[in-house]
Amino acid sequence: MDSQLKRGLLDVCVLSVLAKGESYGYKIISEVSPHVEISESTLYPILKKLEQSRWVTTRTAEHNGRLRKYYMITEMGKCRIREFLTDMEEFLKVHEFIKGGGLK
Amino acid sequence: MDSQLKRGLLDVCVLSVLAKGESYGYKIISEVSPHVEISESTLYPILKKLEQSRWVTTRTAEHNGRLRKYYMITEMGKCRIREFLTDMEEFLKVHEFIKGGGLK
DNA sequence: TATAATACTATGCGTAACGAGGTATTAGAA
DNA sequence: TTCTAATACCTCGTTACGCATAGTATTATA
Repeated sequence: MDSQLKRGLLDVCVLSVLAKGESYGYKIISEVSPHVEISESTLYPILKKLEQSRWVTTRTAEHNGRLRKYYMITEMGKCRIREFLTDMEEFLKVHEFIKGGGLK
Repeated sequence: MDSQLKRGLLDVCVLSVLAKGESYGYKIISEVSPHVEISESTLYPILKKLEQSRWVTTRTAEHNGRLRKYYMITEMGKCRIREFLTDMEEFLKVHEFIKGGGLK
């Protein structure tokens, strides 16, 4: 998918995955990938932003002797998803306009 | 609408307006505005990009003693719209995924 | 005569996707 | 045994683009 079209979609997509239960970086990639392509260099900055915006909280736990950072969605994070869903209604109208446009 | 969500939507929206017939800067704004908010400082760089990408061609004609730049969509421009429509199918699936997500 | 509408352009900021690169461990195949 | 793949996290620099702000210039109207 076009990079520009992905903007503002990926962060909500990550939140949506977390709404189903806590997860960690590497696993999130495997959960999001079937729906949208996402690379590590894209995910980690997103995760940082989500944390800073308080849409997720984190806890660090040891797993096989190594530290793993788990991410959990917050109430604010759920609000962010609802906000996105509202924006999408408008977006879909524009999509209909383009689809119905002068193109034969 | 969220700025990030608009990305990759506005240029196609302008193309879609031009698919209905040639137009010029100021008029395009009034044609696009009912669907998505767009300002001059957003439109003119888009118009420049569309021209450079050969998705539109231009002609300059005199109108009330002033030069007016008319934009016309090309075949390549129409392809760009079709490409967007294809991308949107994928986008809509992601939207469904988010909508159906763990949010109660 | 002033102000709104028309018409186009330039500059700079902030955000975000992503390629490329870096670090480190463990499991399995050659 | 050595090498590759998978797991796990992170940073940097580039590029793209929406948009605020500002500037220029003309015409119509109140």
